[in-house]
Amino acid sequence: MRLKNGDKRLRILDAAVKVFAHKGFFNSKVSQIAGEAGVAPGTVYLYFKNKEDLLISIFEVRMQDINSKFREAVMEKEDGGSRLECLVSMHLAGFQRQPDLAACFQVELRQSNRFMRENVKGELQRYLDLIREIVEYGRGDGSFRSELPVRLLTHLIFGTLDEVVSTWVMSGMKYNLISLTGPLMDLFTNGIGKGVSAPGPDGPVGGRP
Amino acid sequence: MRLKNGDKRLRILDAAVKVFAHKGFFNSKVSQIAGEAGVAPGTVYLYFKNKEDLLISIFEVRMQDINSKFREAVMEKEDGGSRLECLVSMHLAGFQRQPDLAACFQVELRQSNRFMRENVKGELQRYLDLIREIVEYGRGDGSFRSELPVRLLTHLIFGTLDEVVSTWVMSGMKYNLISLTGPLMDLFTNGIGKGVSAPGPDGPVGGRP
Amino acid sequence: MRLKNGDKRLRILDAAVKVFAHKGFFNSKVSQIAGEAGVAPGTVYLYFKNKEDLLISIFEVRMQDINSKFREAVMEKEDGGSRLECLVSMHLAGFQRQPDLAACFQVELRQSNRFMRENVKGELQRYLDLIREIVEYGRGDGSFRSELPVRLLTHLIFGTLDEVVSTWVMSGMKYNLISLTGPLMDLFTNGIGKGVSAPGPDGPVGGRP
Amino acid sequence: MRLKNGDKRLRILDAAVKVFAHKGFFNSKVSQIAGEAGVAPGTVYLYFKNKEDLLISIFEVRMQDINSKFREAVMEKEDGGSRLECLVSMHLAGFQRQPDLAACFQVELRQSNRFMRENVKGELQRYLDLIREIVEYGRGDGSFRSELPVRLLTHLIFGTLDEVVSTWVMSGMKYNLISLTGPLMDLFTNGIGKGVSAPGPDGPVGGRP
DNA sequence: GATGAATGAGAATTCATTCAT
DNA sequence: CATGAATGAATTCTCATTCAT
Repeated sequence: MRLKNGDKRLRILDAAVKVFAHKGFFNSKVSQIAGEAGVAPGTVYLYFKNKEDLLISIFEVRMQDINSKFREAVMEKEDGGSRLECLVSMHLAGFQRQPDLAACFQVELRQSNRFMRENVKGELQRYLDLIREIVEYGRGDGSFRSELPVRLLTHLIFGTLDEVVSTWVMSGMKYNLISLTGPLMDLFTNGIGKGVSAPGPDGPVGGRP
Repeated sequence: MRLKNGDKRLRILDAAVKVFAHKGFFNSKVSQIAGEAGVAPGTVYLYFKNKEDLLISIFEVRMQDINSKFREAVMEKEDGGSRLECLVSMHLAGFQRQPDLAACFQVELRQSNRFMRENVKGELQRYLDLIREIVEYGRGDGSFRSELPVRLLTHLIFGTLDEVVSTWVMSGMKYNLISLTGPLMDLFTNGIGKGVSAPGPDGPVGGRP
Repeated sequence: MRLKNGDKRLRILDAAVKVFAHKGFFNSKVSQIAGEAGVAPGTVYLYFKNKEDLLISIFEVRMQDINSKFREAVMEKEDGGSRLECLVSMHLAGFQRQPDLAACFQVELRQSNRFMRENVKGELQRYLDLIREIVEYGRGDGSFRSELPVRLLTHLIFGTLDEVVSTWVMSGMKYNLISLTGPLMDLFTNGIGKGVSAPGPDGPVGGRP
Repeated sequence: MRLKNGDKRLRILDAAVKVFAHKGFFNSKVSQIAGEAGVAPGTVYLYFKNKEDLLISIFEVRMQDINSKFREAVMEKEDGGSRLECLVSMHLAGFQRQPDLAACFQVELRQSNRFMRENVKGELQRYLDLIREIVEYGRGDGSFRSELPVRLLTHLIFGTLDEVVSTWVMSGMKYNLISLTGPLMDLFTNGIGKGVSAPGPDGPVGGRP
């Protein structure tokens, strides 16, 4: 019984991901989502406060999952560099595997005033925290420069990933996102300046068609 | 006299920037914008096809201006590094000086399906082109590493700037955006790896409150 | 219970007949019709696509009824003359009994582009078919001249009835429409030429005030 | 100078006939008519009170012309039968020659509340008077039966012509309207009953394709 | 007279949400 | 818990008309 409810809640959530991704948040009708989930419109309101809550719940539920999985995987790595690479590749792979979710996260979610303004600190902050921890860890173990401005660096990493995924979504998801891991790591690690450090193993490759 | 039309169009555009920034796109009423501009509601439709066109026009008109000004300023610099720093500092300073415009660009504009989906390639692409040209120029003059993946790097730079400004906007614009120029340039230039290159002159400073 | 829907749909339809007749199609507000029917404005759109659909539905629903009833009554008559007279008298009596419906049919309906242009062939055509069948039947049983151009005659009969009812509506429905049956039948039967046939039983009487 | 004005007024009127016929009254924009006439929107209001006045003026101006021409032609005929035939053939030929005008008269004009309700007695009444005079003249000279109900007969004739033309307009004006003159005269003259009178010279022919 | 930019009143329609069953 | 028919608030956009030039 308890599962049945969870089941229905999840079915609605999955339906919403699909409909939001294909129609856009403001063009999606609640009745359409209900139909896709195989329930009556009114039933949606037994599980979610309103349409926006549905959108934000998608973020929270999926992000929670991402946070646990990513943290677990990241922590298994020994040094800062590997940890960062682990995060970058999981970030890119995760979205490549779930295009509807990517569309929701990168496009639709931004159309929610509540999300954009209140920023629903919770799970997103936990993700940023994970990045920050990786950076600090890497500083500690000597992988990264010690004088790095952590908060700013976090933005650089997250901002770049976010921008890269957004661009991929908006370009029609036509190219291989995962293959950008290596080049990105190179940039993160070595910067664009003419330092002496060697490029990453993948070499500097652009993944676009 | 000849300017009257342009004047009215601009007045409506300025009013829209203000209202959109304070109320959000979907909560802004066209009649409100008209009132703020000192014209009748119907007049808005003499100059703009609809409410969304108004939002997108804000982007196009202002972005056009930005593109010319930035390009001109950037081109005066000698080397790639200075050019990039010029762009970064103008980007941050520009938004810090016009908070309403920043809110429109970073938050409201993303709520337009047309903008997010069709991406209104024009002026935004020209901005990305400018970044790309800077990178290529820097590669040519020896400022930057020669094997850089240009397209990806463009995303890194733009994505980071965009994320940094978005975060500033959504945090309430409380801290000094311009002061992030130095640290960002350091990151861009040297990466996070333990290369031999020296940090930027500003030193690694976080600008948050 | 099962009738509730039909009931509500019919209540809206009846309300529309009344409001359209009194205010005219373009001056009637949907909310007014909803109020008259005792439902919310939005409810009208559960049953009808839009305001015009409401108008055309009036025609279709009522005309369907008319077509069945008239056909049944007509078919009970033996000869062509009686059948024609039956149709004429029912046509006139029907409108005299339902002045609001008459106003809708003769005046408001013509204000619908969709009705005037697409002519909603369905039920009107069935009415014209009935007239044509009567004429053909009368030709067969020797009531009418055998060389009659059927299609044209159909227009003469329908056109005359339509014009007579329209004139009655637009004059304020002040005189007795039914009493025109006899004179009309006389004209239809004998024409205006100086044939030898005797006038109808009612004699040649005009019913106007 | 006086002609110039008349010229401009007429140009607007002609433009309105064309636009109304092609777009329908309610879908025609005053600015469109102005454009078609080569004047500014405001100019229309120097010559006509409003959009509806434009439509009704079309009727009045053109009808005035029709009334004079028809009366003159009809009066040249000797007997009632010839007079009626003259009117019928001119009515059909007139509309066949000016399809845009036919569309205005038969379809658009009916969409004017003022026309349908107030019925703009003037010129239409003069047309009905002409028909009545023909009937009365025919009664006097022995062409028609003497006991005819004149008013009703007028409706029969006008109603039939009107319906015949309306049907032609709404069917796409594909067949020859003028060729219906003979058959119609036969019906008017001899009715549909099996009287002894001979059919008209044209014989009973339907003009449809 | 002519213009055409500006006006602003006005209503159809949508769809998230509710609640009686 | 589930339903889905009914609600009704709320806002864009149109376009006939005006009037300063």
